Amino acid sequence: MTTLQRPTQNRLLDALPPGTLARLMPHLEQVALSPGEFLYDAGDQLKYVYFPTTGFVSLVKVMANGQVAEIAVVGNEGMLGISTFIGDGITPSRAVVQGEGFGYRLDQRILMKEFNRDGSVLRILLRYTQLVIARMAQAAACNRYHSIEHQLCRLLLERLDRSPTVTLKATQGQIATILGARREGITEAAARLQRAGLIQTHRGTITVLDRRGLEKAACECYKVVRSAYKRLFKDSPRGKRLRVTG
Amino acid sequence: MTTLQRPTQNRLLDALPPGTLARLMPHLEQVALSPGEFLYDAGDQLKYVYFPTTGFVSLVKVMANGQVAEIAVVGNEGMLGISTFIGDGITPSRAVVQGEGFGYRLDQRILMKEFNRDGSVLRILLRYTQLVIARMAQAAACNRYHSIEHQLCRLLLERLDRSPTVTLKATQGQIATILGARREGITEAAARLQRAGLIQTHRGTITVLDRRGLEKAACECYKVVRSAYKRLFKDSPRGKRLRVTG
DNA sequence: CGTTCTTTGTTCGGTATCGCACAGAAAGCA
DNA sequence: TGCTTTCTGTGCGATACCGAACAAAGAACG
Repeated sequence: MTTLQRPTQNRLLDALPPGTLARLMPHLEQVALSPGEFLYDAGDQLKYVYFPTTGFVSLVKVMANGQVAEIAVVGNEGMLGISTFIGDGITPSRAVVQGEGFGYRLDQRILMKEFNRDGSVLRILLRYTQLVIARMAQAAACNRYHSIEHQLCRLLLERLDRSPTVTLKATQGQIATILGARREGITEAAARLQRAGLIQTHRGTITVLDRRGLEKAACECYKVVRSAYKRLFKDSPRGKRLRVTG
Repeated sequence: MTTLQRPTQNRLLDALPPGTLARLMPHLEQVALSPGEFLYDAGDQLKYVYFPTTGFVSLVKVMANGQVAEIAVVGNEGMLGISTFIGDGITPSRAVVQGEGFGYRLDQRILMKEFNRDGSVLRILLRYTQLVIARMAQAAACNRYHSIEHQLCRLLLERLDRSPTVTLKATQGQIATILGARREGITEAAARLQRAGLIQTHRGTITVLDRRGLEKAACECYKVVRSAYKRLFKDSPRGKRLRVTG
């Protein structure tokens, strides 16, 4: 266990009231996040919740035949393990690390103590949950309407926002799996983006050259979700209590 | 305002502790749900939450160009207006009545008083929220992988579960809009299901003849979500407190 | 009753994506 | 170094779905 100085580098943790964060700190363990690692899988009873700092994690729905669909990406703006406080602690999805780095993990019992102690933690975590819901709703519509190329742009931007560098590590096959598409489809879409000068690809890495251009080439879903996240963190500077009632 | 006898015919209300329900009852107003009506639209500040009894309502995500994608269906097993307690009370989706009938509406301030009063209402409503999340995650994957015919079967079953009769009222065009597909695609899929003896269609009505057959023809998404709902109501008989911590 | 509108059925060409097969390039390893 | 594995690029036929156009049947309404 590592005792930490503020700030934690996780924006959700940093948004908690100072007293709460001080009580949680001794219990935050820094853990390495390695690409491909499952923080938890569908059906697991959660023991820990995770707050990424430099790494990021993909939340995916797993179908009966093993196919997956990404329903959210979580970086240092969020947490993993919502089911802990919103339900029975059994997660309906899989959390698979996408971006290498670090995060904090916290025993769910410690979190629940704070959750039940007063309303501030509850309000902040629920408010965050609303964002995850918004992201998932957007994913549903995006999967319905948008082309693979549009979705690839969105996916790259979402990862770029959560990555410390402009070079993302992922093979085209991995991206294809996440998007529920063919590997060849990703190859072709990536080639088009590269020809347009937006990205530079090379065996397992994608470097974003033109962020603005990518944003223009992406579907609306990226901006819609992004602005919702911005709103949350604008409305909730550190320690401010979030309004829940209307 | 109508004062009501128990049971309310809404399973979520009925799952509340007796004392809570008794306090809410004087504030529950019965309202008619007319197909096509918006209970609220994306961006609205919610004044009321709704508990359908005989009608049912579709929750849809609205894209910038007006296209919609269904992200959940809510009947007498659920409620509308989750944003009230989970976020800022501003809804990110549209609630449009699909099945004619009735429901209760409740001033959100009354609900929030109970929500903040003790943990039971909070726990039940959050547990329900977990289901909605599960439904949306499934919708995202379903939109990605499953054919229109599979999805049509799922859609019909979801509505059948929330309908008092086996005859559903919806034109093929309306269903196409909800599924984000072409009207012709629905016509063809419905014709195949009719030829297979599963349904009987006729100008704005679809009668389900063979529920078992429809279930076999539907994608897994129907059963996955359905069993999650069953679990919720099995685990939470009236008045029993839901466990939140692990 | 006839007119109009809605809903459904059908056709046809176009396109995005799929599934498969295979070749070449880059990296890993002995 | 040579062998093997992984990753990427490309081609090709099949398919599901789209978009538009149009006909016909059923309901609504004067």
